[in-house]
Amino acid sequence: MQPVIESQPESAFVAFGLARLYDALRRLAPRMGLSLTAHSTLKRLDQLGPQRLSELHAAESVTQPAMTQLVTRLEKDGFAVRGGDPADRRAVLVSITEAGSALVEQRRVAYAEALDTVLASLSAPDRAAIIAALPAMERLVDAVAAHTTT
Amino acid sequence: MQPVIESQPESAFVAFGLARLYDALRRLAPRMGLSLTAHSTLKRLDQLGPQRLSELHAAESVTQPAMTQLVTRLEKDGFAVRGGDPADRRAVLVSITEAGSALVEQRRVAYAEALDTVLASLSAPDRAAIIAALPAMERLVDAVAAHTTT
DNA sequence: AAGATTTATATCACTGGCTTATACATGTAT
DNA sequence: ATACATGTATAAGCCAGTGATATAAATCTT
Repeated sequence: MQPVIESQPESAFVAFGLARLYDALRRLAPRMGLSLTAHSTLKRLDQLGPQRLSELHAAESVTQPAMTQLVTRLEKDGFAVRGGDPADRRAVLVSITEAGSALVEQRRVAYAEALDTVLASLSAPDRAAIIAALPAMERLVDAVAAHTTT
Repeated sequence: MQPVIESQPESAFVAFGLARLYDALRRLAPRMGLSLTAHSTLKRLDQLGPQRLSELHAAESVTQPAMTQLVTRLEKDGFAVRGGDPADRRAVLVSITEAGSALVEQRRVAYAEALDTVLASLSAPDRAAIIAALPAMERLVDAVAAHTTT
């Protein structure tokens, strides 16, 4: 029952729109039995290659024990493996497995298909507007990453 | 280690960009001690007024017991209240409280501020592109809602 | 109008995924 | 060599979800 925002006229409007977009995308995202963090971690491993457990925990904004446990679960499910770091014997290098990569790919396809259906129901100009904004949104994503890292 | 998408050239690209945007927005969203579902449910109650427990469970895509428990927690924390439906004495009408509305507003402001900081770091053309795409994204959100309801 | 069925919510037992606090092993510096 | 810092693991506990089931009210059937 709240009126629409008034403070920072322009960016608050953007925030409102993006918040709604976020909720919508959340509903659309295929779960496939894995948590948000699990998906995000697998995607990271898939894109960037083996990472230290401590890198992962910082990147995913969860505590270190949480990441230890997540990696244990991923390992149990066959989506990731622990390996030692020859350079530092304290460290653990986590790598994605074939099955893990396959899962990431599978989810991405499912997500793309779901979005495809939705996009198909939009008008051509709307699709064009969204596509035109993608590079800017890409930089928005980078800015968010930089902001949360800081 | 996956190559970039190849299948549906255009919409898959959009999907990829939106997926990244989604992850970024997820990191940026202020938690304030409530779960994603709790926030989403409160927002719904705030915007649409009192709802049945069963409406909420369907709308939020959680099981009915989960919504019963969530409402119990929200009630315990003073953010929502249960009320009977005079028309159907089996039903429970859940309403948001003053404190609940205040929390929703507070979070929205915090989210807007966080996004504001991030948006400020973008170039003016990038901001403009994102703003230009907002109406289209709004309709995308509606389309997602229609799609997931179906 | 009585009984059967459906609908709305609640309760129970369980699991997953997170937290903090702490332990332990390896690396680094003095 | 001793002390401190770093990387990971373990332990105990909480929150938030699940499926199975119970209970009460509404609806249908005859």
